[in-house]
Amino acid sequence: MARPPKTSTPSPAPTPSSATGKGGAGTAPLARPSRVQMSDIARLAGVSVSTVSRALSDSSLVNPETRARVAELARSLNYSINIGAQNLRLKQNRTVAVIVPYDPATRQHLSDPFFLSLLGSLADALTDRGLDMLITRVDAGHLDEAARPWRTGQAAGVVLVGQWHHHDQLNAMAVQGVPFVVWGAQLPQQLYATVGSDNIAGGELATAHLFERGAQRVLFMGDPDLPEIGQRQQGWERAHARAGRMADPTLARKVPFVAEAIRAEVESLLRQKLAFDAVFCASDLMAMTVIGTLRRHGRRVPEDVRVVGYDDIALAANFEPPISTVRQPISEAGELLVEGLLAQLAGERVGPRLLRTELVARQSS
Amino acid sequence: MARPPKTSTPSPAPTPSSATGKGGAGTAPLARPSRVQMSDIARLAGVSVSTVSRALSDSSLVNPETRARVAELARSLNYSINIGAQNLRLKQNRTVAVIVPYDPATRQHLSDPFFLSLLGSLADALTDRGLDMLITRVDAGHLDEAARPWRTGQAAGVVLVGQWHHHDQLNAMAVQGVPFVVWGAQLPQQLYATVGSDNIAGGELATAHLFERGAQRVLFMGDPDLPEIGQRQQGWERAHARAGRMADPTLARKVPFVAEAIRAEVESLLRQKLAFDAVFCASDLMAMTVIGTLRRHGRRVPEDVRVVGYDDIALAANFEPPISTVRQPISEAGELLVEGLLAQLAGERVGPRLLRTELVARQSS
DNA sequence: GTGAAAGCGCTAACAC
DNA sequence: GTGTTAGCGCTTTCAC
Repeated sequence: MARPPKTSTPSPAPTPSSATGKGGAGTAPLARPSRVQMSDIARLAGVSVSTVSRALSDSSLVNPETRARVAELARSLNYSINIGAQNLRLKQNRTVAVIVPYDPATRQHLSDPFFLSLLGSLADALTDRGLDMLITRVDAGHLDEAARPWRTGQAAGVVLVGQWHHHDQLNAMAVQGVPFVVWGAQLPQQLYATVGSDNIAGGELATAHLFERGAQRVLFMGDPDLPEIGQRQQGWERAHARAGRMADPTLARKVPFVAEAIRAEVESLLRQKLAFDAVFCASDLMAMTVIGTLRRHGRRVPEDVRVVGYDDIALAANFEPPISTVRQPISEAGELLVEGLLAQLAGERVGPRLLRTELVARQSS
Repeated sequence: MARPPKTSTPSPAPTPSSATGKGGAGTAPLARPSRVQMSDIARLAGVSVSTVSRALSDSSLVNPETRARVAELARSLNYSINIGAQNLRLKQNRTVAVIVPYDPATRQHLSDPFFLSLLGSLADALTDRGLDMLITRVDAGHLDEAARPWRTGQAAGVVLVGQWHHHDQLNAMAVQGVPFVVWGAQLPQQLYATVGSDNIAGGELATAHLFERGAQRVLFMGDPDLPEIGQRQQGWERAHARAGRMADPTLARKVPFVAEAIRAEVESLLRQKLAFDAVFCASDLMAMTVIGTLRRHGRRVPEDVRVVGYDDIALAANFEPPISTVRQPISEAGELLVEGLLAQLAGERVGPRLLRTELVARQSS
């Protein structure tokens, strides 16, 4: 018969052991200072634990007076129900895991304000529904690890945000019945649910806008290996086709989302004297670096080179010059991701969702 | 005798009910598709649950063959231990709650890249130690709600990031024995642990630097009601004292962290023809807006007005002009916050920790 | 080396 | 209206 070390006396919180010294907790299983629990309230109220449980859940079975007494006691003791135990018993779970893939090569933290906003939007959408948000970073090369919080029962489902290249791993997860939704591009043969903006339309919008403003040779800068970015490039191509122009392939520049690489690319283009009078950047952040670099080399924006970004992060409007960009409806994004996940948990089949993009013309173009 | 609705047959995952329709899960307790559990493995391996438990925890008690068989089975079934149940039994918890206070007035999401980076840094520090991160947004007016994840047993402790004015509520939490650490300023009569950069020194650094570059009238812009910002302003004052100058109080401009307000303030200053030849901004983001506004009104930076920011966010280096700023050592911040929390959980008393700031001189000054 | 059984903090029949 | 009891998925003593 198991008998875990139970101090039967109401043990008055473990005495802190002194000293200001640092750390040292190592990997020991995290203990926790004593917390109030139902049995404490039951004892103090002179009723059984079940009655406390009923009282706290506002069961009509329990005597109003008892209920009041219990409620008051709970409040004054700062008691909150132990969610883990409750979940175990009820087989429910109101936590959603949000997975942020990260590139182990660049060890790049989610540094783009766009993703920050997306997280904020998710936090809003989850909070509004009384759901908790567990954030986990996962090696982008092992996206299947995203299922972990679900398998361990920590979360009811998973939202995966950020770029990636692992279509197949995600399809496998879907087959295994893991409830999850991905922020990203809609791909062929996709067995899982995505939410994302219409990147092709967005790319076309940006490029067409540059043509309208008189641009002749529009550079595309971004890493098309990321599905979303690839689609923006497709939009760029499509705009050319629509305008009856040839999309010069040398104008499509593959660049990762790293400030140094972007600066280097722009400088190399200038050195090569490649002719261009506009740049469509795969993100606003990239546009900022591009504009900065161009100016440092004596090119004026927009007079010499028109620039359009993507995302419409808050900073875009306050940059000098204010950046023209393609807005992705972020707050809608969070809503749809959460909605999609809940629908799956309710047993529905969920298809991909495309968000409308919108061109915001400012002075950089 | 309770008998929760247990489908005794190994029920083959609930059949999805069809249709692409959206949402509808409402507030119903989130169910979860069936997951593998220990008893499944035990049955398949022909051993008892206890043996499986021991095998999976690499107990030396269990026969190597049995252990291998169980391990293989677990792997092939994608089994992961149910952490909730494990925690309940072990009375442990490896989740840390990270609380982001938010201003319900502006309904401002954590929009500053600095906080994003701080979250990233926390995520790194936690991940490195095998801790999970539960993110919760809390009304800045009710910081005592930050204790909730601890009281519910969801987290072993709490890290509170972001600005606030509720010293007293935090002291109360400390008295109640809630394990938590705050990112922020060290205040008098403080009963809780903080980690923060040395804002006074930082403010002094920035201001002294502007003096060195020849500035005569240095504006301070920020909201000193936030303790951290107040201390930066103190640093600004102290730099004046050190230089034997008078800090003209009209040069200290109280401005909230809202782009429109910042722009309006700058424009109002220009209209009033208040004389100033430098601005020390309480954040890089603010510096960007200030520079943009100044330029839009024909002032050159740094020729007419020198500007220094605070934080050294990634964008600062890539702005046009690159922004001089006071760097806060972010990755250290995450480490110290987590370390402080773990130390508390280990029963140690933890004092406030100050991080060294550093001036990064670039072209805006 | 393995299994039976008790219990982590909670909920919900069921009995009174 | 309230208490008793079993059990959510796990770990661990104790017995064999």
